[in-house]
Amino acid sequence: MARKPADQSVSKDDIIIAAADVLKRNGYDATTMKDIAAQVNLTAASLYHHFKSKDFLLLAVLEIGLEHAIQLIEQTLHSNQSYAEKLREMIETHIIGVTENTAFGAAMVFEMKALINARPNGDKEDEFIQRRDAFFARRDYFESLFRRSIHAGIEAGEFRSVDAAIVTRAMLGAHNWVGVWYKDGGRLSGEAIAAIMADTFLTSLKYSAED
Amino acid sequence: MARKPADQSVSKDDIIIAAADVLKRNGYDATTMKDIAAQVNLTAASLYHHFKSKDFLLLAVLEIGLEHAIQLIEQTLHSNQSYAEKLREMIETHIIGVTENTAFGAAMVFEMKALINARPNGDKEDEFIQRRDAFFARRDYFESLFRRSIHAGIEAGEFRSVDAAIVTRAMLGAHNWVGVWYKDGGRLSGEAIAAIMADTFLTSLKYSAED
DNA sequence: GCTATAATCGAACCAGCATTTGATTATTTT
DNA sequence: AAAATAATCAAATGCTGGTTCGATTATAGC
Repeated sequence: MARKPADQSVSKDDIIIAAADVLKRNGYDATTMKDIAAQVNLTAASLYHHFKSKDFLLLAVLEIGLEHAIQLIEQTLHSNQSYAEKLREMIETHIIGVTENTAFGAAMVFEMKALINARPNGDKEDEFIQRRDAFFARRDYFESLFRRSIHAGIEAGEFRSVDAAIVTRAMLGAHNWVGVWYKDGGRLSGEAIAAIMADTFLTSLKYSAED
Repeated sequence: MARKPADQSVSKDDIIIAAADVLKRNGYDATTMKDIAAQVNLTAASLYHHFKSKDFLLLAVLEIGLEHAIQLIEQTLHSNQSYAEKLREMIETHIIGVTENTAFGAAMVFEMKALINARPNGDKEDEFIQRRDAFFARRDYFESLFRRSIHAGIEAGEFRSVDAAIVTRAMLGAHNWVGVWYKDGGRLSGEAIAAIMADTFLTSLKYSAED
């Protein structure tokens, strides 16, 4: 080891956070390595000491964002509340997470295509594809947390019988979209938005008079 | 006029449709003018006879997609049904539209950033900005159709009192997202998906036992 | 103090791609 | 058939931006 990873030195995570930020503003292709580097007072060349390529950097951004979201949601699973209350907490947690970090939230929506399209050359290719597939698997897992939660609620008789897969995707679409339009300092706080949306979906899932 | 716009000649609309298709597969930046041209058996240079620049072509794609969607929705407004049934029709129409033309649907989600980021140079700048702003205005108008519909339903006492703006965005987020994950030949048809999602939101809006 | 190595930079490389230019071919109008 | 113009292309231009290379500087371990 050499050169302390403190002081003048920038950590991998610093770069990832900076990248997410620039990415949010400009999108993947419009973001240059120079832009990202400037954000942490480095030159573009220096970034290659930390990441194999721009693609790998994007992947790292998405991985961190997703793992953070997964971690938040997994925490809510341990509570002892009803399925309805648990789902409400999941939805609110997710949306608040998106509004608190729109950089990662927006990346999750917009940069997906860039990830799919990335074609690393030569030797790095294998590792990249492997990690990308792993990322998609995690993404599916994330979705499954919500789907299973709905399923469980149906089984337990708390929710009416719906197509859990579709309702899940409707929910996640709504959540992701928040990252696109949400602006800090708007009419409603992230918490307020989260509460309204959670209410929207829970009201839909609970048994109503008409049934 | 010269050179018939039939036969060997390609129409502006042909190019737009081709562009939407390539765009959907690759995303704006990864799509080259050559790619689009190839799709209609032209060279990249030829495209400049029909469009001032790549940015203008993207704009044309988005405009067409949006106007189509608006037109579909506006048709449903004239019906004489209850607000609930009207909204159901709007939702289903929109989602089916997205699934029937995922190219435009996905563009509406993914290429928005490219549009915002576009910086045309010199003379074309003014016209571009103007048209782009007009596009955003139309986009707001599209959103307002749903929002007003919800409002009207609340006023009429058909829907419970919700924050129409937020619920609208939840809905549109869900709809847009369909364009991202929907695959032809999947478990459910576009109609089926549309019905489930419409049901999800309408159930949420109608008065339920708990209230 | 050496030595290995981490972290960084400046400069160069090079490929891809939007766009321009100038010519060519087809089609319509008169 | 001549003139005007629409539609097209091949080739050249020029720039942007990812990536590589070699050198330099700082730090940790011995």
